[in-house]
Amino acid sequence: MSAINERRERERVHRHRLIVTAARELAEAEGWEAVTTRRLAERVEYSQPVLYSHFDGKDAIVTAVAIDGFGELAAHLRRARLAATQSGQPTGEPGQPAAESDQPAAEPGQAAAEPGQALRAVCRAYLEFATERPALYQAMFVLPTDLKFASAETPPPLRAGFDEFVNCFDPHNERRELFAEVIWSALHGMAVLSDSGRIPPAGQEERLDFLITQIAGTPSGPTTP
Amino acid sequence: MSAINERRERERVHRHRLIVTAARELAEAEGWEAVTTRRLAERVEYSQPVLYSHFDGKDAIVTAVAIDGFGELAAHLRRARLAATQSGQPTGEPGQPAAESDQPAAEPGQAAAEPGQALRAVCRAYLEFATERPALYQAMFVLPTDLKFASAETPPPLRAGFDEFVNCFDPHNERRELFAEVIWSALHGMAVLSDSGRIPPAGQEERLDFLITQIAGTPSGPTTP
DNA sequence: CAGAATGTCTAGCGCTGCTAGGATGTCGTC
DNA sequence: GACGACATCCTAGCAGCGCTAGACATTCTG
Repeated sequence: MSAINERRERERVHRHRLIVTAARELAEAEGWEAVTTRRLAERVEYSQPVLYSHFDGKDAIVTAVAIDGFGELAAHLRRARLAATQSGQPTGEPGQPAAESDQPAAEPGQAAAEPGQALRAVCRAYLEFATERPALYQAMFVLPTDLKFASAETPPPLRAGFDEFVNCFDPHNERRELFAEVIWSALHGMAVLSDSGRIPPAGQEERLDFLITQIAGTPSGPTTP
Repeated sequence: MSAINERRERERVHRHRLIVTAARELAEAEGWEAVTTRRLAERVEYSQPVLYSHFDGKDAIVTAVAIDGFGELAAHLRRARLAATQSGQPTGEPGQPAAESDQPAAEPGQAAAEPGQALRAVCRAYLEFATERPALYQAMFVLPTDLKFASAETPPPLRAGFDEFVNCFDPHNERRELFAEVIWSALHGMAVLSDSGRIPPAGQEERLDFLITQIAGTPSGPTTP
């Protein structure tokens, strides 16, 4: 009643992970339309119905991949923001992240070394995330989902990711949630239009630069109350 | 060899339109996942294979719907921009459009009555279009397509719609194409995230206002060279 | 060791996009 | 007016999809 069942439970959890990562890999390699229950089952070396003993259906598998993604995105953005606020370096990839904290949205909005610098770093990190893992990004933000976004049942990692944008603005700024929504929308638009070839992927850096300049540089920029 | 064949050709064209509008109506009523070749065939009162004598496949039907949409969007944006540049009224719907010209991108960038007013009108019209015809909008900008966007084979109505954004900026502004891309991306992000419930649809107006203020109000706004 | 319970698989349902092949009707020509 | 040629359209069916019922095997319980 105990040791054996524990082993079984462990194996079950392991297989659960196996399914999720297999789905993700398959999607990343060949796109979500190639992710069928049959191919997925073959890949994890079980029969089809096993999938349904772990998930309510294919959509639930996609959702599980998406939730993984939310956690990774939040961590990615957080690293970028902290690196930008601590050192003064304006650009790109932090070498080793200083903190990898689990509690999502701590130390809100400590003033950036230079106005808009944190925002720029977070935005860049967001686009980087979207372009480097297009299928994962699609699962999170494009494919139809029944995940609640701006509500009480919002998964914490999702809220945490959003808060990374919010925290780029002055905590006294009452409209910073609104700002974050607009920034996020713009980044999402750029990411998805570029991914589907609707705007030239080449200009992404320039577009980002313009966006940040406009948002950060003026009347109600990140550090203005 | 003539009159009868002409009639046949007319009927064929008519049926072509019938299929496209049926697909669009069905999608608008029940979403694109409800648009199957069988249901579509039933709706136009022909058998399934007839669809394939008009289109290369289901994707081609969606594309046809999208192309219709591009034309309508361009006209919609154009009306909004002209109404805003001629009268000085800042808000909403023009009563009767003055011109419905076919040549897409005429009279570029005549100065707005007030800086950013044309831009605001066009942006508002864009979001209006997207929210009132969500399925059509999806066909145009969300569903996978093999339409060429920023290239030589870009369908003229599509280019025309984009130019409505470009023309909101000063013609001497070398970066106005870039600005238009960013504006468009932001609007697209807002439209699609709101439609899929990922940001609250209620705040759309406020977000738009913030976006316009930031883009139009500063360093490289619409009327600045 | 018998019986219950659990886990997994085979087989199949109704649906999808798409197509081959035969039936039907219309055409130009004798 | 009859006839072969042609175009048009439909019935029937294929392979693949998400998903599930029921048989089978294995393992645990008394």
